[in-house]
Amino acid sequence: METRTVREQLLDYAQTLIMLRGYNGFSYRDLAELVGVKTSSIHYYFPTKEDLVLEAVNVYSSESLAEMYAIDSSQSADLRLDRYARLFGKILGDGDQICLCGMLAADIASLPEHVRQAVQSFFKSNETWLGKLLAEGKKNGTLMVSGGPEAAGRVLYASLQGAVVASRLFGTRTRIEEVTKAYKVH
Amino acid sequence: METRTVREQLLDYAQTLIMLRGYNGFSYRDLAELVGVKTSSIHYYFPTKEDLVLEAVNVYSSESLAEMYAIDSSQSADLRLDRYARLFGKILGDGDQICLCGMLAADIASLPEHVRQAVQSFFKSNETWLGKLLAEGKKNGTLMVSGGPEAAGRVLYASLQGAVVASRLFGTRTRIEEVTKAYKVH
DNA sequence: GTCTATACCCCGATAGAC
DNA sequence: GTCTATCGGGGTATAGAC
Repeated sequence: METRTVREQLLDYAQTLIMLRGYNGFSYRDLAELVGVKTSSIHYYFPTKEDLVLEAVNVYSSESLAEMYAIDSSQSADLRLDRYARLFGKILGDGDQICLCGMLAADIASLPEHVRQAVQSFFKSNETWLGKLLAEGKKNGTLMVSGGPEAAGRVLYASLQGAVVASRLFGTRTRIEEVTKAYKVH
Repeated sequence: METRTVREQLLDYAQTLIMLRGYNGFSYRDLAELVGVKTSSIHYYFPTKEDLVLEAVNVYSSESLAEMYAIDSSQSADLRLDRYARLFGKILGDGDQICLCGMLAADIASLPEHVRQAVQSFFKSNETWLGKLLAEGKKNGTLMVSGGPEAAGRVLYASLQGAVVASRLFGTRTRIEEVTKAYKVH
């Protein structure tokens, strides 16, 4: 028996559809069929598709960032990088999904300004967190980092976003690990 | 006066629209208005939208790879990396476009198998070329590279694809340079 | 809250005149 | 080659019964 509310299910399946096909690649009909309601019921909860995607990105963002911040900060930097990369790898799902915010960044020209701001905010949080991690790993000698920590965080995050896209394109799961390996001291 | 054939204009504007909004984000109507013909004329050249996108990716791929292979191989590896990055930066256009194959990789779930193969082929050519460049730079001591050249090429290419997406998201042009800086010896 | 019914427009695609 | 006209279906969104 399904215990989640219809609203919760709508947001959950909307996230999946966006991660699969992007903002312009799914319809209220697709979503309605997945949840087992009519399209007019979606409009009851989310008057417009832009309302739906904004709420989806906010939920995705808060849940993903909570998982990131929950990574035990008493561990060494290289172990925390592995844990972060494992979170990132989970995004792939059955191998056919990419990061919701990475997808919306690709679709950004079709989206309103407040969605852009939400996606920017998610990127910045990840980049900053990674930057601090890399700074620590550099100090400890557990990670190889070139340049300032802020720029290094942005470069690493871009690599991971690119890696998850390429992973899906080629049907592999190894590319995220390749990124983290490049920072390991051996 | 416009000297290009209608077919050439269609392919050129189709590339731009895909780089802006993705496969599901533009219509034959959008394209027809840009070129100044009716939608039925597009069907004369490209019976289906999938025909159009396949031809667009083939043209984009051959032109982009030609520019890449034209980079003077007598230069040092770090200078060639700069030239490659400058090519990559040109993609941004007015700041609102990303790589056509990066966009189609995001839209891959909506596309037929032969488009996936064309996009994969483009990725592989770039990754291989970058891998050889990095191997050479490592040998000469002009670039800092960690791990094997093939994996390093894949990681660098993912970084650049991610960087161009983030550049557009944040309205900046500095992110591609940040990537190449991370490989420079200083 | 969820439904049926529908408005209104856009979509890719085709037929056939010129 | 390019057009007009149209087909069949899908798109988001709304009105109003229950």
